[in-house]
Amino acid sequence: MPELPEVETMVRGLRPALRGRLVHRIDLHDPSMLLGCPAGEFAARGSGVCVEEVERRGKWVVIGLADDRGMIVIQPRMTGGFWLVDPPRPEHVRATFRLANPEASVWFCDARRLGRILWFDGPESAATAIDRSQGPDALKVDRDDLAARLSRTRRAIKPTLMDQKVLAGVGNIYADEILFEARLHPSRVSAELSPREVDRLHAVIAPVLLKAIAAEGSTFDAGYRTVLGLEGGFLAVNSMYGRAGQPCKGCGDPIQKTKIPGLIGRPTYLCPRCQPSS
DNA sequence: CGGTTACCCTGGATGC
DNA sequence: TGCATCCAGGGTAACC
Repeated sequence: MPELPEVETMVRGLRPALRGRLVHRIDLHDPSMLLGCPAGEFAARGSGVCVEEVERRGKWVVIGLADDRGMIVIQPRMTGGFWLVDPPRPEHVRATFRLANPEASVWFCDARRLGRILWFDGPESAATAIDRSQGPDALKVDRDDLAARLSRTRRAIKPTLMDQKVLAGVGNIYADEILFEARLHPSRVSAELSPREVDRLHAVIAPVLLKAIAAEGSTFDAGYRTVLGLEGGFLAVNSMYGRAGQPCKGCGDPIQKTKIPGLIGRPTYLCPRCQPSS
């Protein structure tokens, strides 16, 4: 579920709760979600460690441990999330970080169990693995870097924006919002965008994501919540996702829900008038 | 190599 | 009500 704004909101909530704290123990309730460490060693490696930092890389949460004890990378993927308050569905808790002095718990929950918990021995091995699959962060990418990356592929622009190797952080909801703000059709060939269109695209990426962060992300149905269990407010103020049939904010024509080639299964919301395909 | 698809999972909504 | 079907915001391996 979570894209960059949701993970950034998670990290901002987790950081004050975890940074500098002693982890007495990590209980792993679903060993199949753990990679990079034998499940049998996880308890020992995760005991008596101090959390040095909590960061975000794209849609991933990176927890750095002090004294060279390693790095934990958590990929929430579709339905993963952290709770600082009692999770409403205890059966979905997959890992529990038990803190000491004072005692507290941080829960990682994931209904669909698609999330992953990766263990790395040190910052270097973690950085190598992360860099291999994560491009520049969508909040920080500079215009010419983005242009160069788009010029290298003839895929449609929407799947390109959602390719974490190209740009880290954008998923299905924010890709639609970004492409509408840039007035670009999601099926446009990435390498065929004009310099001015790349300017337009680059100019809207960070503002869209920052607006979503300010709203604490996007919540619908039983999905994402903040670490305090609150709903994100972005879908109350967004322009596209979930608004099929509603008037486009640009021209008033009805927003279309459709599928575009290159994105299996996922819906795309667009305004055919404001986002012409050529 | 670039691009596309299948698959991993489960809960909730929808439809008959 | 019960059951089947479809849908979902991600990531990666396998395939062509």
